[in-house]
Amino acid sequence: MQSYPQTIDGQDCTIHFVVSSVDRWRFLEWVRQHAHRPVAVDTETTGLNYWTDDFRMRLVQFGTARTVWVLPVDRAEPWTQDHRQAVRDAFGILRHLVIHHARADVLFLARDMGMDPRRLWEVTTDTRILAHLIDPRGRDEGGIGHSLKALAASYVDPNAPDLAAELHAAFRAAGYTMSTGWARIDLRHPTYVRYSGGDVLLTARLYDRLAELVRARGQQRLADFEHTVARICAEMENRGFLVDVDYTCGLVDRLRAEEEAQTARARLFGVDSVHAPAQVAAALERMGETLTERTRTGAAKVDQAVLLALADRDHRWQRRGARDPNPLAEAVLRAKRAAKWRTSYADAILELHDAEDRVHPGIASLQARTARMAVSRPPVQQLPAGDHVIRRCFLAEPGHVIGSADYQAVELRVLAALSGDRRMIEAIHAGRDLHGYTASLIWGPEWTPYHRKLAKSVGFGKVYGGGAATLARQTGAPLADVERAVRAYDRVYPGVRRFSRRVVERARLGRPEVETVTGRILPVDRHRLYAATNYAVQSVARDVLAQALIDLDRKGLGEYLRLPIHDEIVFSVPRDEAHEIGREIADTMAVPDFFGVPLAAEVEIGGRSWGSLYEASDNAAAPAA
DNA sequence: ACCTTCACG
DNA sequence: ACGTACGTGAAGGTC
Repeated sequence: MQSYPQTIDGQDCTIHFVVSSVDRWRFLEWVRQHAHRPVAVDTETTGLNYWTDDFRMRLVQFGTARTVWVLPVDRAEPWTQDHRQAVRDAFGILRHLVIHHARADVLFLARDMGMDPRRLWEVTTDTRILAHLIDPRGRDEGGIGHSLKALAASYVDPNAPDLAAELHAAFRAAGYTMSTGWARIDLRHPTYVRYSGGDVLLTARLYDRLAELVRARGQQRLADFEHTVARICAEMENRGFLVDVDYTCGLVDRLRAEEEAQTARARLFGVDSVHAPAQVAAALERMGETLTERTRTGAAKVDQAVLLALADRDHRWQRRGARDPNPLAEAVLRAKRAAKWRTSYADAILELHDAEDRVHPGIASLQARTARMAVSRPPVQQLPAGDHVIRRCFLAEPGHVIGSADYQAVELRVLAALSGDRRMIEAIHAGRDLHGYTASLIWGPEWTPYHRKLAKSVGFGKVYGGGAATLARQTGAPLADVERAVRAYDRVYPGVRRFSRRVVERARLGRPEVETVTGRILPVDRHRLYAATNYAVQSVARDVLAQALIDLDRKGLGEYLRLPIHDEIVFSVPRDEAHEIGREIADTMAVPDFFGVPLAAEVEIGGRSWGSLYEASDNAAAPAA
């Protein structure tokens, strides 16, 4: 057996690499001794795309704060067969696993080793979840971030050796690149083995620190909740979303043609790249346009809002008739939209689908500071909603249709519940159109759709913490109107104002954080204390959706779920029972009495493709091609 | 690495 | 004293 010494936090540790049958026997003996203790686990693989045929698990590591066992399990190497069985045996014996970012390793183990993911989740503590509960901030927001390296440097040992750098050097020395190294480096390479073992030592130690902190903060139940949510989201991800590959190929061609045609038009005005803001700005100024808006760094701003105004279009791309449209602005807008839609969505779908025509968008169930979920590769939470062409790429299962269930104005209702504002709560109970009602309170019975829109914006402004000036800029309404509406809003909903002030004042006078009714403690930046109200509301709305996922799973509806989208759940259900199951999903999501406020959910049933829910209506944007 | 832009709730 | 829009993922360009 090959063993490597390692020093962590001044303590001597050992990393064993399992080679012989005697090694395996010693490893399994160790596993039996640790059956009821927390054992950290990590895996190394050829890559991240676990759904591809060439995906392989390469190493599996088990360990504690002092000792690690590394087992080679690459199925491309016949000599690892017995080691693979030993790994399965070990998982059968161990009753408490500790994994950093378990979503990935559980998916890998299920795919490559045929492990039962449900059983793994039942016995796993995810240190990334614990870390997020202690500090949800990413690295770029003044927090530690949630990578194992950063967390270990902060909680375990700031001077732990940087084995990643050493490993990358080993890749290069062996003639591999950063991307090929993971798949090709020799399983026995000392640096690879030490790197893989080191992560387990760090995970085990990180667990000891974080578990104590979570206990001390009384967040054990919240941690259990998040593990269940993570398991359900991982199952959704593994199930994947069926895509229409033929349609998507055709769409790529159409978008590319549009992009090329519009890029050629822009070139006539001296713009080589429509993606270079400085070029676009210079060309527009040569045409006699005056650019007044500036970016943060003082450059002329030529974003979509600026270009739409120059092209005489509103935010839905409809002609306004206020001026002669600038043809360059028009071309740049169209070229950029086609490029965006192709590269971020259509190309990504073709790049990422598996042999069964399914994509497996990575669902980060606990991501934002507010705990909101994030979805990537492809970013299916952010597909264009004003047009059906991109969502048309996604299909229900054969014989199924796509449905969607979403909460009605959930953040506003959560705000009403948390603030206890009596008038707002009564309006919700009475089933009133909340924004229209607000408009009537401010402007009287003569209120117009313009007033309703303003009231709606002010409602969002309240949740976000924005002021009248920002609201005026965002809505395009005169500042005087907005100021009046904001003042009136505070008058008609005094409870909302009181709640907001209380949350912000607490963060200002005490620790700079907000505690949610779901038991989360969210840090607030000292220079952005106003954001505290939004955190309290957005985070709780996220927890409402997460609880809905758990309830749906418990009712056996999990197999239908495709995606969570903040206040919405997208599903695929058998055509014949679509309305019944859709109704059941929406009913399950609904919360009849959330701190005195009903949270209602609406369901929509479409056709075979997701795009069917977005076809021609009053919100249709101009076609892309 | 940073900036700008753009897609969503 | 006042006001600050909230939260993401991804791509292309520039330095």
